[in-house]
Amino acid sequence: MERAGMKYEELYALLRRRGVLWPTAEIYGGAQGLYDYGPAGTLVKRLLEEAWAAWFVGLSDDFYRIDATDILPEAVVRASGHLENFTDPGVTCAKCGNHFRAETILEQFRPEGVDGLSPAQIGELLKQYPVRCPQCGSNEMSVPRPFNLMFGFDFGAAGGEKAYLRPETAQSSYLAFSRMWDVGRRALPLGIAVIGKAYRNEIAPRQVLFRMRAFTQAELQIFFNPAAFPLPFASVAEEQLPVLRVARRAAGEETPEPRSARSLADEGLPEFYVFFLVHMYRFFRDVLRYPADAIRLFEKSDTERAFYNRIQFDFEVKLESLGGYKELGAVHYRGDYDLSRHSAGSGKDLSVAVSGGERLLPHVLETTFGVDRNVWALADLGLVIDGERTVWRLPPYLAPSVVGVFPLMKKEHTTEARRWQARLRDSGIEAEFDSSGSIGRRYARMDELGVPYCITVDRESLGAPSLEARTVTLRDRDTKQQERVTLDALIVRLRASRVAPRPIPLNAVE
RNA sequence: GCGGUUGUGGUCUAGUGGUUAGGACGGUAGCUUCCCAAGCUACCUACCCGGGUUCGAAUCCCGGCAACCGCACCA
Repeated sequence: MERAGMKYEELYALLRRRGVLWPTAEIYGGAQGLYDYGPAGTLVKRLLEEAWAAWFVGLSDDFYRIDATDILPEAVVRASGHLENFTDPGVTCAKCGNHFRAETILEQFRPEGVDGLSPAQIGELLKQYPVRCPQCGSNEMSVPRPFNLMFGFDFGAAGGEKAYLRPETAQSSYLAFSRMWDVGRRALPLGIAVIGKAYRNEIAPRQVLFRMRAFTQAELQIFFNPAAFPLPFASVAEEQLPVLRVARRAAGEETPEPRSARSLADEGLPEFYVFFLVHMYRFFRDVLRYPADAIRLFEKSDTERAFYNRIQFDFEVKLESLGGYKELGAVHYRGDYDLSRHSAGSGKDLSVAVSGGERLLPHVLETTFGVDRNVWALADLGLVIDGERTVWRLPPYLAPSVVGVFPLMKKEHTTEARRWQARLRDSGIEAEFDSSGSIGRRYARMDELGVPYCITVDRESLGAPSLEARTVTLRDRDTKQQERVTLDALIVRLRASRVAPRPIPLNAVE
């Protein structure tokens, strides 16, 4: 078997055909950057979210998952910095059509920047100075228009207030910090995780799940004392990470080099930061089962980093369908940026008491994970070609269904196969029944959907004297091997396969 | 957002002014078949949307929408 290595359009067609996802409002011609999940996609996505929560939230008894609204009042996004950073005025060249930030164009004439100026005022400046297009040299620069990447709207019936769809789920965790401090143990580190939708009005949505206007993030914000973040670093120190640091990038390198966690800490990265690099790396490699040689930890430079970050490594994975490395997650050290901004914005003191009666504004370490992008990556990396068959080698705990139930012969075995399906359902195991076409066709259908097991009722299944003695054949998706199993043995096997890996909790190690 | 290319069943496609819009794969049903997309039969499903030109438009023109590629953007 070899990796299918499907090209973009082929993979997208497969996902549409199998009911994984499709464009929103497809009958109206679609809408840029919006996609809906079908039955299979909904299940995979949900299981992926659960696996993420088991791995990240399950890391500590003091990490909690909350569910928060998508809508943020204007005061929140003003304090967070998203309002100013999301509304950079843009300028378009009338000749070559290229788009630039007004700040860039006016830089040499107006070093103090353009913050706080209205588009009309910037338009005046463009006329006032001899500005030229950096691309083609033309002097026909258009009147600027707001360049807003947040969806904003009137809030309240009177329409006097504004609100925004959250541009990242992280904000919901910051808003919850104060309340969660009281709900939890009043101790650091405290983790607050949110899985939910975030929204960005992207200029040019592309590549389906990679640049969406409404997308699902799974983010864990860990609030901690930078002077004391107890972690079992020794337990991860020898892990080798495929890293591409800024210095090597500057030398033109694009491939990562194996680096031990310890050596990264020796270079000055905080141990707590490296610890979570390892944690996320293991999630990609061991839980999602991405090939280790496709993963790259890509350090972002000063100029590339998001405005709130001090340290940022993107987790990139090489995807055949998209022709290169794509960001699927990241670990961000955000310092005390967020809580200090929200302290100032809300007027509420968000510092907490730590040992010795001292007060401290906690720092934030963020792990962020793009759920939709990873659904795509699971398909890209998991699909293999075996002769005529296309097999989606999803980990069983991420598969849309765990087992298919077939009669070997439609006429003779359908009734009994239906009974097996009902027995599995009674045990809480959803089973897909299929009797159409030949047995090989049914196996193939399940293979393409990533269903890891199929059972088949045959002549021998009907012959047994008691239910306990009754058996079916159990067929493994990846090996195509079959064995005869009883109902009890089957239930045990299927249940075990549905459990996603969990980490050793930090509290247990202390 | 700019430029280029493109839009025919679920998927891949033939058709370039008048076709019963053809094929393959797929799906459904039946027959057959005791285990990996077999075979036979029947059936199912399409010209992105809106205008215009024309006796007549899937085909030509305009507008819209969407997708792909390149550029830009990606906080």
